[in-house]
Amino acid sequence: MRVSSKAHYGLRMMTEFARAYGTGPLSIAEVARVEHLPLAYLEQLAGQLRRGGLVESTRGVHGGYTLARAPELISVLEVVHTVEGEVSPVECVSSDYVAGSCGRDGECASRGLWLRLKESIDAVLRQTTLAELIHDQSLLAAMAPSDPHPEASHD
Amino acid sequence: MRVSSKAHYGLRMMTEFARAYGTGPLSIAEVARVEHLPLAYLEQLAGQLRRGGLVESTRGVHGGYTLARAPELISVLEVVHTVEGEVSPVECVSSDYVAGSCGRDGECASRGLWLRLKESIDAVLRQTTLAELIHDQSLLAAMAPSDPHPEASHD
DNA sequence: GCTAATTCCGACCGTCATGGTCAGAATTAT
DNA sequence: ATAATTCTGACCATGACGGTCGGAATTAGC
Repeated sequence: MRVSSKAHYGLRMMTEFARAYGTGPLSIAEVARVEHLPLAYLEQLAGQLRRGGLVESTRGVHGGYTLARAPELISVLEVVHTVEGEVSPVECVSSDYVAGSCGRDGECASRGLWLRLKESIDAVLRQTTLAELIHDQSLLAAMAPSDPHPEASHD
Repeated sequence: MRVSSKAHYGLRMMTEFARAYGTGPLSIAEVARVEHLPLAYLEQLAGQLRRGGLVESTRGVHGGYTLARAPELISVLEVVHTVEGEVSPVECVSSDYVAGSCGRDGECASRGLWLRLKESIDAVLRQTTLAELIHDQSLLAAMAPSDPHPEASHD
């Protein structure tokens, strides 16, 4: 139940592109530098993002990548989707699930749970845009971290 | 972003234990039979569940496992936790995260997002108990599948 | 006490996704 | 021409995952 580094990296890269939005293309060399991520790997991810229609590329000397849309119009869900594929806790709740292939259809006690979980995850990712991400960052400094984990009380 | 089969299997096994709650111990051989899961693998999981305090075991001929608490008092979150460890989309939001080890502290744009995500996931899993799981199953038959996600006509 | 049914335990293993590298081709500004 | 880039495909090492195996310990029933 974790987000792959791939998705994480992809999001970080997109965040950089979002910051540079408006000011010409940003090269992945630059992204690699400021985010401390392996350049060769970012190249791969950038390819996926481009093919997914989230960024546009400019080749050659002053080339790089640009968001295909304004940061307000790109959700984290889209980013995760394009680099990691659909978010789905178990196969039977993914959209390409072939009905009946589970064999436990109908007698499955937990499918409802997984559907709820998927919906919940998608909701969080869908309602967060790149714009909010780079904006929240400014807020972070202002906000004092008060109640990070009220956990460890129930289980 | 998926639940491991391990967690899935663990939950299915716990569901069986929940069904058998009240009527003596249930052997994993039985669980393996009705859930069509590999017995040897279930043994491992059962061990984890026992060490995690979720079930109690009886050895010997009419042995097996029993829930340590009533099904209403065991959340899915607990089950997932004990077999899969903490649910955490990225390391920096897990409870054993050492502050500062990320190096991007303070300048990280997405930590807030991951915290929200983790909270959201935990909430769904925490508020679902084994009792609800086996109860919902009875509802499934009664309820006509009308609106719940017109995905693939589902199962 | 023997036997069969079980839990228990540790070791082992093949496969697969992941995270990452590399070499080189194509493109373009200077 | 050269240097900075994107682009592409191949390659690779590691680890987690899902699973097996052999055998020891325990206990009910005969």
